[in-house]
Amino acid sequence: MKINPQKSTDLSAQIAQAIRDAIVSGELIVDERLPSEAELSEQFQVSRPTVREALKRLAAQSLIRTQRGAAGGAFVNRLSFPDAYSQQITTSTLLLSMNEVSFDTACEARYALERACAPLSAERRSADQLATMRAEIFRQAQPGLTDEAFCASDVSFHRALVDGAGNPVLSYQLAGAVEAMQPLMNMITFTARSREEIIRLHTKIADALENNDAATVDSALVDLESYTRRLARDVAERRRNPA
Amino acid sequence: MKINPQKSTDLSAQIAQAIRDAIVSGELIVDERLPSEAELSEQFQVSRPTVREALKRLAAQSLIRTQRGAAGGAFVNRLSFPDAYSQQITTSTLLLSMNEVSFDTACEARYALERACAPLSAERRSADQLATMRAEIFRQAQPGLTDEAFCASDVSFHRALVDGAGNPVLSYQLAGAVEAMQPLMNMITFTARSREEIIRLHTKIADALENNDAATVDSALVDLESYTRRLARDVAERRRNPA
DNA sequence: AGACTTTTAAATGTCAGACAAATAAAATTT
DNA sequence: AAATTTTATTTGTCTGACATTTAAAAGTCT
Repeated sequence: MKINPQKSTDLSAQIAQAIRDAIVSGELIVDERLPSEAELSEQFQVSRPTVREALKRLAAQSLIRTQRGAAGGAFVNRLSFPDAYSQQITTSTLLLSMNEVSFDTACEARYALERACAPLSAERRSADQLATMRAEIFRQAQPGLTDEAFCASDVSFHRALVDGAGNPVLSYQLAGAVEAMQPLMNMITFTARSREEIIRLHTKIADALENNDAATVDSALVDLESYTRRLARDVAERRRNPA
Repeated sequence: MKINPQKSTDLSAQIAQAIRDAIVSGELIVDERLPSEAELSEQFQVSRPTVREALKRLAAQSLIRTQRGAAGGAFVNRLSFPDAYSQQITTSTLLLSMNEVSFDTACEARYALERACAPLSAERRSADQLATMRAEIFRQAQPGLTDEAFCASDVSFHRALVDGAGNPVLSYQLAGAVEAMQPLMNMITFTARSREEIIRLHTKIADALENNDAATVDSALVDLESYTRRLARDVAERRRNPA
């Protein structure tokens, strides 16, 4: 881990990479304490501010946590699922917002992944998750709801569906796909009629999950995807040609 | 973006969050230049090292890039797909290695997601991607191959399958699921017979993709999943009870 | 006037040394 | 023995300086 030749890149980036490698390779294990900043600056032959910049880089990725005081220092952090979730969501959201990904492409990816969860969810969903989905459907039917709140509820509904699969790795992977769609969805104005149709499909999904009927869940998701894409197309059309 | 009250957390973390929010919300747009470090330290009323720590945090997430020199500074970075890929892979790998996720759980997630790509890939895969898969199958059949190299080739094969869907968002999401499995797979020792079976299924997948036969791809993936899980179970069994 | 070279200024990268604040362990007192 | 005080360690922050890179401005020559 100590090596650090005279490369052209930032020293802090090199040091961060060296420590990162040590963590990923298992040379440094969870909850192990790193040497103090003073010791690291000695080891790497750089100043303390440079070491600190390296440590902040690692902290930004939740790879370490720091603690002040006598027995303090930097410790290898156990990457928790919630941490991984939020990183995943931030990354996915930025990726979509900065790269001119078409609505269709994002939508296709999202529903393809979600359909992958459907059979597992139909088999394993808990009563609690089902109740969450029913509650979100109820909320979606409220008249005064803003489009943003409708979309947020939509996300919660689908999160519950995904979590129903009872596979945390799957939930983590899908967090990005589902949540990152929200900003794109927010750009769609939902008429009363379009909400009705979405709620109808959501209800169909919830009912099918209750009956452990994977095939019906799948077909409802297919319908929901094509309906969502149609809505987005109409909105785009109306913007180009506001007749 | 300027606000920054007297909270208890690190100043550099607060400043990083403020700038991050400005980027995510669109207040700062791609390629826009941030104020210089001196100006930022003025704005936030902190010292330059503190500002620098904040900027390094953002750089670690690929949210900004910095450039030295007269017209240099920190610029909002367009998060590229390759950047997002590698972050995704690092995060997923650490998540699996640090959280005692069972092989079955990870495997289930991976194949569920991969099966989601299969129909799209059967429809759209390019000749090039098919050729990549054939080449990897050929490599897997070489006698002298180490287990690590076999697994690496396995990853490349499945990456090509996923990329065949022609949906970059899907490829990005799957990158983590497929690559993060490799360290787990590396722990399995492949006998000649087990390699043969995997190669047989890979060939079946490639053939089916060539014929745009989604159903056969799906069934081969199901077989591959159950076979992989069986292998892992056997290895675990043999470790517990090395008869 | 135009092309080339030199200078300059602005910005990040790095360093050194200092003090503040938090915190656990050791030393002291009750 | 328990409570309190002291001490040492470590991160958090600041100040000020110098090095390095780089683009633009200024200057020079043909």
